[in-house]
Amino acid sequence: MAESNAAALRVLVVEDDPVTAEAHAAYVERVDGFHTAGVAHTGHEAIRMLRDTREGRAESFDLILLDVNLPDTTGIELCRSLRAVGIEIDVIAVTAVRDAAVVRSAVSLGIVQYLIKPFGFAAFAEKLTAYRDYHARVATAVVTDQQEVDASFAALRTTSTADLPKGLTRETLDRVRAAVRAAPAGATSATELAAALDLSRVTARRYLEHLADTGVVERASRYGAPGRPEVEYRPR
Amino acid sequence: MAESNAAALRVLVVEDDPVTAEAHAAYVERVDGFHTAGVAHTGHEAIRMLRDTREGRAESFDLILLDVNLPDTTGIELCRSLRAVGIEIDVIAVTAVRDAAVVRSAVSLGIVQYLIKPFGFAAFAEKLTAYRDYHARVATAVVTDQQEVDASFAALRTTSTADLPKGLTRETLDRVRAAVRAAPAGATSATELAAALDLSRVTARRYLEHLADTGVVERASRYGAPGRPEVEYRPR
DNA sequence: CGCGTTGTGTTCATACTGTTCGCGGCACGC
DNA sequence: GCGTGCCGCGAACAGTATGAACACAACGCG
Repeated sequence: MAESNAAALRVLVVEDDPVTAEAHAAYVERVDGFHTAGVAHTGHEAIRMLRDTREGRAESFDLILLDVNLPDTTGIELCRSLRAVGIEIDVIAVTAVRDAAVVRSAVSLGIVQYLIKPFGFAAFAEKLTAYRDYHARVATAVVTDQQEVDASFAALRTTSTADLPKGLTRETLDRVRAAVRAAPAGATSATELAAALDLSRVTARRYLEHLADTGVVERASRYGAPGRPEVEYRPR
Repeated sequence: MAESNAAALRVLVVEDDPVTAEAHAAYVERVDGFHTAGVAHTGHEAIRMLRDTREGRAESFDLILLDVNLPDTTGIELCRSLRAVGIEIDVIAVTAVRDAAVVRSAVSLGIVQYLIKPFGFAAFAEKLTAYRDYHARVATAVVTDQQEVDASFAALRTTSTADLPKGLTRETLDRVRAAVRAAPAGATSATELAAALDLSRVTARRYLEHLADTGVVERASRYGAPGRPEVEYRPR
């Protein structure tokens, strides 16, 4: 794909852990239309690379894949510094932090996507392709009307295309996940979940089993009562 | 509406033309959950008000309705100044400029919506309510997972209901919307809607699906009977 | 050690979903 | 007036998410 590489978007990976950085860089290469153009392991290094870029001393970047937790600063702080000096490069935030306040800050600093670690390649590719669509739109359009702007914004909206195994729906899966997380005792059996969600036990079991397979919940047994022991599912 | 005003989002209108500023302020008041908390006519004035706010000398704001063309600066420049000093207030850009580069800049500076002048109240209200949905989500959620984040972003990035994809008619869409809103149980399935409007199920589904994509209605599943569950659409 | 009891794991009928493709009507060009 | 192309709509067809029914497995108890 020489031609798609020629127009490929250049990505700067910013991530302190070398192994993770390498993994992210490899992920980037796997997504069509993207190319890892640099890796930085600290905030300072990232800033320096971007400054060099600006002054024509180095290749430039289209997008930063930015870890929020860095040894010398935070991604949020780094992003603020960039904006302050007028660098308008787009940013995808990558973080293990599950804090709504960080999300708010990130949005206000103009990050285009927000990825929560750990993530698989599917989730990663989804965010990048969404960004590519957005980029293509604003790059080509010279004059814009409200519809064009709306369409560009909509391109950044990801529709959670994470493919489910046959027989499962996203709708139901969401409900099941929510119910498991909100379980009073911290653990739920298939029978209990069925009652709570007004589903059949068979269906409840199907989804719980899927969540167990994908590592979202843990399986355990609950003894004590007469009869066969119950299998309980507990989030982790 | 005392109670809704108490929780209403406080908006700062920044617009040089006094007549337009007044019009925007009035628009804000008309949208449920919003309140015009201040008006500034220049960039300096806006900055001063926000600084006063920060130092506790004045009421604070949740959102700026920011005109891009100001007598003493541009909205983009103003926004950059805010970010530089760490003010994370959300911004809706309002402009007559139809330039993709400005849109890009605006996005990178974290503007949450982008409105092109001239606009009617419907377009205006759509953007504000979308922001309100986003705000409600990130304000309440303490812990977030990827899906929660995606949903929040999706709220900000709704496509306009005005533009129709190929295969849909304005007239039919209006009929469908009206029917969904007037649903007796509050929720309608594609089959029910088809019967009510004397359309085929296929067509009913096409329109409902469009409304779901644009965030006008919500999708849910209706279980209970044996057989595949029904998908029901519910206005929100 | 058999037996009741309780929940598990599976199979299969079922009704709704999602998609494909052809029809019919409308507007435009010749 | 008459093709001709386009486009929104619906009949028909697989596909599939669910629950009823059923056979079995694990435990307590006599």
